[in-house]
Amino acid sequence: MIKVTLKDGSVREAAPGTTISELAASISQGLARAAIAAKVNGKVKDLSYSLTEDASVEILTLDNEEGLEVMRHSASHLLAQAVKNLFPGTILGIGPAIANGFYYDFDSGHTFIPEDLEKIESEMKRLSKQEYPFQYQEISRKDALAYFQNKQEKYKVELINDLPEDARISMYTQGDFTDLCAGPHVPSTKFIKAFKLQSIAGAYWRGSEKNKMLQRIYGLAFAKSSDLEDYIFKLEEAKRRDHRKLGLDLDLFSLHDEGPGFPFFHPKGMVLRNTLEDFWRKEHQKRGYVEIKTPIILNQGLWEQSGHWDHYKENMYFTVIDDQRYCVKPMNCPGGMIMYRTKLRSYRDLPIRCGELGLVHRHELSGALHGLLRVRNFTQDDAHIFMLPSQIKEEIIGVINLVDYFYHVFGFEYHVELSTRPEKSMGSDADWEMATNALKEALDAKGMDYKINSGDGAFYGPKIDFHLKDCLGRTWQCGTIQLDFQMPEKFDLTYVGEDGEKHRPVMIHRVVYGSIERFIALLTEHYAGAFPLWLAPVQVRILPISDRHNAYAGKVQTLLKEQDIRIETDDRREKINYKIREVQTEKIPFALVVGDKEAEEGTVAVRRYGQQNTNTLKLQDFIDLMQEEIKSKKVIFEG
RNA sequence: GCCGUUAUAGCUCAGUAGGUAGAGCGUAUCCUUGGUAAGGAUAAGGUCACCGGUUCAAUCCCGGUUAACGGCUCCA
Repeated sequence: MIKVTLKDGSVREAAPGTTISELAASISQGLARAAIAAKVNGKVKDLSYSLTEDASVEILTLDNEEGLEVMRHSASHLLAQAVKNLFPGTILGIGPAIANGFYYDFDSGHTFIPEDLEKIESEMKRLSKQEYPFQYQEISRKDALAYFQNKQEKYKVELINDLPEDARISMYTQGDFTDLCAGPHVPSTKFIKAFKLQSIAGAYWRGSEKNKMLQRIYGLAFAKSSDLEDYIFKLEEAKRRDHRKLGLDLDLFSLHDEGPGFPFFHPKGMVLRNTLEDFWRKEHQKRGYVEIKTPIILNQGLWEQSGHWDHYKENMYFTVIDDQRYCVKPMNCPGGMIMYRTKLRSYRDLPIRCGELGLVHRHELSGALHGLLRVRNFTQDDAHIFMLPSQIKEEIIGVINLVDYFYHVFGFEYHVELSTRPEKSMGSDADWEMATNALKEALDAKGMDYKINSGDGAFYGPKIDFHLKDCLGRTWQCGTIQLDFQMPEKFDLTYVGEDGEKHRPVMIHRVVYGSIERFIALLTEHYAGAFPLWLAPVQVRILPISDRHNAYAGKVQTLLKEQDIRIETDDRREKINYKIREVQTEKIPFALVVGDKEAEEGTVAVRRYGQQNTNTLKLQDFIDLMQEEIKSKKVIFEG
């Protein structure tokens, strides 16, 4: 007998060769019905898997994330089976499970159109009801190649050829459909019930633009249809937060055909920008930063010297001035280099923390543009820190703390990635290793969780990236810290050391917001447009009940304006209900209703955004409340 | 850049099986002076994205361009 340790810690004896489904049945009938796979010693296996030795086993159902993932993967096979039935001759790519669903890539002479999705979905439903078991089969490399070559599945053949020598090769069959697959899968197609095909998209084979573009069909899949409906509802709700919609509704910014990717900021959007910049300046001054401004256009020679010409040319814009070739800056660093060289630096001057809110232009691919999240010109809240090698770790930690402080103020949750050397890069392996290790050490010293993003560093150095989520859960890089040994070398930066000799400083490039534009987009989605008081473009709107209260409203407005409150008055001849409705739809934090009673008593009837109740306050009390809330940068989320 | 979809008033969208367009919201003017989410009337507002083609006639059909949207690639 073998010993099987279950999730609850209990131990059961079983005969060698007992399958997972037999084990599940021995635990309970219900579990046997719900079981779809199991984690055996941490690895997910089919129900048909036989236990041959002592093991810890966790039965997976559609109630666990891992169980769902198995089902979603099986759903992709079901999709492929349906497509093969309806569109014979379609060649298969790959079909994994993804968050909330699955996709499958197809190479087909037929171009899939949205109407096809309904047909395919019906076919999937039909196949699901057939309750085809997913049958596992191990196969030799030779037989696998022969099988898929015979079926003209060239992508599968390529995959098999790329498998390591000692790899086990397996196939799964449901009905008349067989796919190369490591598994595991649900026991039968009947477990795939709550799904919906979502969209069609192009996707390069193996993610490389050098390869053919296949047609990808995305689908959603959940344990039950109510979960699916909930998710679809949530997606719709999330779209209400979309910064592109809110940006229009709240009159923050606009984009036009005349300048794709070059956003126009409206007066209210400018308030956000300026408030973010004011906060940024204040916090940086506290931390020993100075601020500079370098030109947007600089001659081509500079960019050749910096390495951008060799490594970043495709993303740059160019111009000619008096027959000389110039570049529009895609980054601020070369300007910073020139600034550093304007005088002799002593080791006593270091670190120099030199900030710049710099407008950069980058030629992003047209298909990549996305509201304010991906634009062609944006303002980086940049800084270059020039330092002694001995100051590296401390400076990096200082920046990590700064980023963490900022994101905390806004109530953002973030995750961190460490991006390592890309293919197209400059410098020696030793420098790269040193730089990468320095970043790692700083992260470890802070005890931060991070994931390694291999080959995603800048061309001049590795980086720590801080990622924030948009309304649909897509993540965007905002803050970044990049350690650079190359730029100081290229520009022959020096400082005079204690020994009186010249030495090479080390440099950090870093941003906190990342780009003001992207950060505003994420803030808009984060707050669903209801900005905290300190950021709100309009903080207070006064709503006089009727004309005869305009004078008092004017008095209140003047008083609040003196306190630097962003305030306006709606003195149109509209009913108070109408004005209240507007102030709510515009998500203005405070509405002050003033009528006879208020004018007489010197009070205001305060209605806060999102709340129904009102609070009558003495004017001074309201001012105090505002100032306290602005000062604390309090975040109040919509319920 | 690549694949797919889309483009009608400031916004959200109808519409014409080819005969130059309509609603709601918003805007303007007038009436209404109203106490916490939409009072009423009237009016203005569109080369139906742009350039070609087919046709007696194109917003509609065809081709191209541009932009937006969903992805891929890329990235702050």
